[in-house]
Amino acid sequence: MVVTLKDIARETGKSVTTVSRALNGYDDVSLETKTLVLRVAGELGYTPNTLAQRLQKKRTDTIGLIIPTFGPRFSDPFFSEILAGIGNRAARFGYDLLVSTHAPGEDELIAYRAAIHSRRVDGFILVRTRQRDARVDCLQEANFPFVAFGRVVDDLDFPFVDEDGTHGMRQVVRHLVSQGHKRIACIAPSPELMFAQYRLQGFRDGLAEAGLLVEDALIVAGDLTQRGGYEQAVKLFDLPILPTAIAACNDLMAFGAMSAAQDRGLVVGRDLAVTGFDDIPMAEYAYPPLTTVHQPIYQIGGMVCEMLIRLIQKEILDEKHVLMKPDLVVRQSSEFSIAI
Amino acid sequence: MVVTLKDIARETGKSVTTVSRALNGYDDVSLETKTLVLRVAGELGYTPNTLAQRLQKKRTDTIGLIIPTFGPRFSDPFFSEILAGIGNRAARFGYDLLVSTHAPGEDELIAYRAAIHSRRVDGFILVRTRQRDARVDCLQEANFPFVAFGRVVDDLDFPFVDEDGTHGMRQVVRHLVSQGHKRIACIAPSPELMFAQYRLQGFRDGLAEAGLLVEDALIVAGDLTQRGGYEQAVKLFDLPILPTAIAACNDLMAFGAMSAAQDRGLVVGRDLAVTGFDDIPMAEYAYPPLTTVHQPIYQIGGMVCEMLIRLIQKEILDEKHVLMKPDLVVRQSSEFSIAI
DNA sequence: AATTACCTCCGAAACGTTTTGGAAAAATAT
DNA sequence: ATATTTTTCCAAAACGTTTCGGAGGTAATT
Repeated sequence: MVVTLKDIARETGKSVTTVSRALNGYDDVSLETKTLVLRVAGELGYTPNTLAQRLQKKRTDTIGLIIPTFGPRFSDPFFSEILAGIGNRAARFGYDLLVSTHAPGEDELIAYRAAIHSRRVDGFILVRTRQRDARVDCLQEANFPFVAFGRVVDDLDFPFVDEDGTHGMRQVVRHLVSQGHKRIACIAPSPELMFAQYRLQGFRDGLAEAGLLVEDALIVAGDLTQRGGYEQAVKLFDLPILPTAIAACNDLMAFGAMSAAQDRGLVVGRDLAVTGFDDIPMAEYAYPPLTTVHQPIYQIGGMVCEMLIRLIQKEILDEKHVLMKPDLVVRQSSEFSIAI
Repeated sequence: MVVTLKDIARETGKSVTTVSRALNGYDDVSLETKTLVLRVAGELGYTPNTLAQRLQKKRTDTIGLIIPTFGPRFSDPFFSEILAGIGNRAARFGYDLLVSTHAPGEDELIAYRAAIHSRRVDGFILVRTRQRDARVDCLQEANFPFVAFGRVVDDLDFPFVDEDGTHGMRQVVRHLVSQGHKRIACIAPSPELMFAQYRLQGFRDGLAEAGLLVEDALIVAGDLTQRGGYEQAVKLFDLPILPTAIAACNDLMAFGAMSAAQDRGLVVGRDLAVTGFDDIPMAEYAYPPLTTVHQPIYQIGGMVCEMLIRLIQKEILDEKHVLMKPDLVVRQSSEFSIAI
């Protein structure tokens, strides 16, 4: 019932070789047989068996993506968006996308190693790089193609795309300072995550630029979720002197912080400014709408994917390292001025 | 450099057959050779070539998921969560998960057909079923294993898991009625989507139960996004007599509706009640926190996945149709009583 | 002593492709 | 007429695994 090359060969009276070559457009097949083969293939409804092709070609035409999740209830819009970006681009190039989720750790590395070793994918896309990223070591060691979204702290030479989080966060602080804020807090994720470092650096830079002192008590670490943002904001509110602005390092934590403020009776956008980072779709519809930094995650996903495919196909990348400048988006959560 | 069975055979002086059978634990291999083979395999760092295995076994050990997306900026938390649920369960059973995204339509069907025909996956998981779902027809026609999250309008017999949206929405309406609301609007998604129908039915049932008249002008159709919710809410606000409550059929639209209300100067939870459906993580942290209906999407993903795997392995499903009863979660967005 | 059963093992075929290295026939050049 | 090139084709090998059917030897049964 499944049509193979052999069936077409039998039907046309040609050899399997010729049929294969005809279908693949080789020029050592006469026009006559080529059309014959094509016609019969069409009639019989032939579709090549991908597995057989892949086995023979020693390629899988598949790229792997292991999403690092913490809890099971993962729902960071960041991932859905980058997934769509990667997936659509991969499809355009005829590649499949193999997705799994894994909490960071030893198991995660095992998953990478297994996929590499059993030749299940041709390359990997790494997202959300970490400080000393074992995944990078693992892949480099195996000399396995990969492209990362994010940099690492060691100066390893691998292809990546990243957003300039430092720049983005500096914009945020500049904006807050221009509104008259002097006591600005920051909810940063674990410094283990690279992007946290860059964004935090931008925060410090921004303060320095404005001649403001960086106060350690005003920098707290959240876990990227709304809950984390909430908890950290509560901590900030317990300080003897409250900050007038909270710059969260991602939107979800910003929402948590707003929620905490509101529970405390503070009006965000009047008593307290809150900013985020990512500009997820929800940011625009939060109450009040959230000032944040826009990242073209979908596009970055596409770029990363295309770079990886080029790498797999041994093409030369015109740019091995791409740094995107994200844009500040000012909304009501920070739009008020403090009397100076 | 890649170790194959042949290498182990050479090294141990056994045949490829014996090596294979030893590794697969057949009992026609002496303990002695079995340990020898295992040891050598370990030393050489052998990992079977998945492609070759799959070709020979005529199974791909892969399940497919094509996420229906509308815009590129898709970031419905529903999908990330079900993805995690499916992915983790699949991994537990040793299955790979092949993911792609596709806008509903002809191209989407082509993608399904291609995947089936080229034997790339062993089965599909269908999410967000539609009224007359061409995907179901396509898969049934090809006699291809699949499990759906959601039902369809025709009484086709295929395995599915679904939440009882009617029940959920009835709870919502009951709750609103108990708060004294008499003029309740509904923002429903396109009736094309099955879950919209069930939820809308629950809305109608709830009103009927309370002896309230269903007013057509109070039922509007949104597109599941915040923007859609916003726009539809604006429409409702333009009615001569405003509703006192808006029951949106998903959380994102509820957020949009809250945002619209706030832009209009209405205080949600005092001037207007708003409810959602899904209980995405954001719901708890919205301002005000959103009354909604909790769905165990992660678990449903796992269930659907496991059902599919059983189906692929020709096991018998103990339950071919599963209907989950979702729970109402009351939060501040609806917690006020209207003077009766 | 002959028969049967069991334990180990293996060669060959199969899965469905692509690639290699010619070979035969036809066309062109000398 | 012969040598050379071009065109068109194909058998066989390869990719790495599993499975089928049987072979040889030893142990148990009659």
